[in-house]
Amino acid sequence: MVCSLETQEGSVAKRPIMDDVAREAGVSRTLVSLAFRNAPGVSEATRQHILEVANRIGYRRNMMASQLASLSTRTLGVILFDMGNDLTTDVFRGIQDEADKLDFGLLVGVSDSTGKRDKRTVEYLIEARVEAILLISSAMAGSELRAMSRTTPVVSLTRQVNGIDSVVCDGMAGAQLAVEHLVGLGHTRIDHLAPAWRPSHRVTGYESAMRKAGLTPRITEITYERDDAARAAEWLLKQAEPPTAIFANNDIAAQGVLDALYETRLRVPDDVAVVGYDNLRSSASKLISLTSVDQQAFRLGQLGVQTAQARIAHPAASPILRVLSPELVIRRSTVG
Amino acid sequence: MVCSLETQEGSVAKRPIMDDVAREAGVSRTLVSLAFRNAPGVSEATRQHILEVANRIGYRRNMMASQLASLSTRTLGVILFDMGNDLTTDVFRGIQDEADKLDFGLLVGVSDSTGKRDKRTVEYLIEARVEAILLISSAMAGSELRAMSRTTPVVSLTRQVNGIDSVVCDGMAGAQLAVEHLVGLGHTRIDHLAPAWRPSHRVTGYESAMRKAGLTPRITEITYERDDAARAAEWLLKQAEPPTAIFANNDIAAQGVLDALYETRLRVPDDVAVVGYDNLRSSASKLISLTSVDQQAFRLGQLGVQTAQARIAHPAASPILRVLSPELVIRRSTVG
DNA sequence: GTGAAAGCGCTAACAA
DNA sequence: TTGTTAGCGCTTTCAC
Repeated sequence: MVCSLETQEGSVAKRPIMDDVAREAGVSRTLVSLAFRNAPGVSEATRQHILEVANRIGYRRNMMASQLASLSTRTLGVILFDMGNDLTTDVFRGIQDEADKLDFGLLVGVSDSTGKRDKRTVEYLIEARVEAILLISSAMAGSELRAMSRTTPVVSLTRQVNGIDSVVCDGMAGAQLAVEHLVGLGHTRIDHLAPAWRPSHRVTGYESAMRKAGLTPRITEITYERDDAARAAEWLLKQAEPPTAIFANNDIAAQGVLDALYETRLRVPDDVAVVGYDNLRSSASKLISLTSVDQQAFRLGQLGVQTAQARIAHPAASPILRVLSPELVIRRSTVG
Repeated sequence: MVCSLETQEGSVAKRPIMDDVAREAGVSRTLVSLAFRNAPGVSEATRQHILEVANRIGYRRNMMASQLASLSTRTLGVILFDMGNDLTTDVFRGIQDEADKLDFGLLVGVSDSTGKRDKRTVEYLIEARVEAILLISSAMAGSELRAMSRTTPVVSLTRQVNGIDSVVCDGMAGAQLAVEHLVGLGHTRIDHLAPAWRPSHRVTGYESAMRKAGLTPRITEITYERDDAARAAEWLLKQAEPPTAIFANNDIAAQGVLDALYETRLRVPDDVAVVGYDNLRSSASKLISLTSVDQQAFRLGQLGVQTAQARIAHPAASPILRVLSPELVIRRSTVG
């Protein structure tokens, strides 16, 4: 016994530690440690006994201590930039699913789309020594991410970043699906609504599909605000040659367009057809019923974890890019 | 020097630790520690110098080590049971806001509504030694929560649990607001859709408001599925005395009701008025435009953190209950 | 402001 | 299986 005379018997009731379990169970502390890690070297009977005693006296392993001692956390950090978005949720579920399978813990950092919390959130995960950081739809600067990745592996999900492992869904193919669908329905004036700041695969896909169909691409810049898309749609519909179909860069925008069409008493899809992107759950509701491109979010999350694992195993390998194929979900906003 | 001859100069590039910063900056490790904690006892110039050196050599504090040594985490655990729900998001933002102010860290556990992850998530937070656990809209059994709270303080948000600190919005008042609004519009056959399993303040409020107006309460049990609410509404509308207004227990259900009304070609609000509860963002869209009861989610989150803090300071005090007042947001689903 | 010493609760390596 | 010995990287205390 080195230093155990000071055990407090009353008042504050300190949390039991491993030594307490060992003493109570009549075994060595080493054995308790092994038992809790499901490590070999403990007979099944002893393990059961230890766990039972531990449970009885209310022992809980101290994560900080064990991670510190083992010099490994086996934990992945996940940063949510738009918690509340279905896409984020689905991707996260995929991450959770795969992390369970591969026995990784998850540490969740919640940032927001303003970018104000980005730095703090990243710092937090690094201080917790996560082995890799997964970003769900981040808007962080590529340079910043590349800098980060020199210390801790970074995997970007849903958005491709040069020099950073990325798992994305093919935006070009998705946009092409959308356009081809509309072209197939006979539309010729198909406008695209897209945010400005990013060289976008979706925009490229839209343009190429339009050209391939012998049509003229017409792109209007919007922000990520639903109302902004609504205003843009209203404006478009007042032009000389108004669109007969609007393909919005994302479902929020598309729903904004539907709002505008509702206001202007135009019928969907007869007067104007609408296609979105992301296939949010709300887009499936009967009132909205928006045709949309699905990104396979769950699978994206799963692959993200696999990618992180690969990166952890081979820190110096060249950047990984995994691209999934999108799927068009057809609803009443295009087919009456 | 005790043991520093083994510093690896090549290959793997170990993460720098405090000693490295101290040596590089020409100060004691103690001082570095103080500097990083913004503790008194370091001149401003020295602090700057230390932080700068640390930054230069890429030092990051090890959270596990510091928490272990200091024997305190100053961290609150937050469990999300329905990430993706606006209500959850808003409550979380409130928690984040107040945690920042009070200088608490946040550790997020993500469970789901099935309850399968509940135990793991809680274990995780306890192993990380969070000082209290905040639950956002949990459906966990009260007995289980009371058991938990014997080890770690628990605060339940949006749902009142006996014997557990709870911060909620007055469900009875909310339901009364809804009913009074409908009564004021002249409705007399006002049906309520509510999930069965829980003695609910909303149901009580609905009943009492109905009785106060001299009307007969009519309650139909539903699940939390949107479609289930839709089916329930369809069924109700086929009855001998169909409702002229439906007050749903939550916005998802209310939106399901709107789906059903759309299908049956009934006009809203002329044929049937609809009121929901939670005021989700989607309910504000022009297409849906659902009148709904708002729970002050952000404020709820803030108060949750304050409550946790109070509980940590006084572990033995009797259970705290804080009740906020709801607000009715009137939209086109009741007022054409 | 400094430096030494002790220790947080655990894991790891090894001899018994 | 067991105990022992060493840390992990940090905070804390205290004499200087």
